[in-house]
Amino acid sequence: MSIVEMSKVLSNKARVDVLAWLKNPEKNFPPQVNVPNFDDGVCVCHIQNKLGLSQSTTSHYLSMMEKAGLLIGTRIGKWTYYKRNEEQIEKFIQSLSSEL
Amino acid sequence: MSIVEMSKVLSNKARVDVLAWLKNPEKNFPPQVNVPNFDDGVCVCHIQNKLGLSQSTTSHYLSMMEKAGLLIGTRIGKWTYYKRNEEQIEKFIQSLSSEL
DNA sequence: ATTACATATCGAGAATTATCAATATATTAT
DNA sequence: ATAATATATTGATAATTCTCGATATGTAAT
Repeated sequence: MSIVEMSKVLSNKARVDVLAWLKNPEKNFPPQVNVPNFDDGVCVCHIQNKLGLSQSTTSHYLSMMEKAGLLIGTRIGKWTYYKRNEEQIEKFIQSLSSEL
Repeated sequence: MSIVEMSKVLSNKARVDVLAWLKNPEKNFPPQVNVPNFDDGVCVCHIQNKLGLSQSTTSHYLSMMEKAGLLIGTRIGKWTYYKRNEEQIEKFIQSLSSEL
C-alpha cells in the first residue's frame, strides 16, 4: 500500500477515529454480548453506533480499512469483528519514516 | 496539523512526489540560474516543469504544502524557492507514531 | 511609468469521495 | 422452509478535491 493510497484512507475523521478507538476497546465500547472479550476486535454494530453513520457507510469504511491493511476483520456467526492490524500499521509508519 | 488534515495533503501523488524530489534537489532538478545553490530550495518553475501540471495548480499545491508545514517557501526577487521543512515533517511522523 | 516575467489567487467544470437508502447475502432461530 | 438479524453490496446524490485558464500581484528591467 503506497503512501498516497494509505493517506486517502487516513484522510477521513471517522476512519482515524475508529483506529484510535480500537486501541482501547474496553474503554471505548460497551461489553460484547456474543463473545467473551475483545480478542477478535469490536462488533460492527458497536462501531456504527459510536460513529453515528449509516450501516452501509460504516461497513464500507471498515472493509476499506481492512483492504488497506489497517484492520483485521473476523466473522463469527452473524457478526463481524474488527481489530487493529498492528503489524501493518507499524510497517506503514516505518515506510513513512523512510519515504517521506 | 491533525492526522486527517495532513493525510489530505499527502493523498495526492504530485504532492508526495515533490516531497520526495526535494530530498535530493541536485539529482532531481536542473541547476538553478538565479541563485548559486539549492540552499533555499527549488524554483517553482522547475517543480512545475517536472510535475507537468499547470502553473496555477503547481502554485496551489506548493502553498498548500507550506501551509501544512511540509515545505518552506522563500521569495528571492521574482522567484519563489521551496524546500522541505524537515523539522515539521519529523514532528508529523512522530505524532503518527503515537496517535495512529 | 511601462513592460516583461514569475508567482499567486479566482472562478468554474471535471473527477473523486462521502454518504445514504434500498437490496442482497450470510447466518441463526423457529 | 421461513423468518429474523447482522453485515455487505449496489446505485444514486451531495460534498469535496482536482485542475485548468484567466486575472491579479509583486518584482525587475527599460
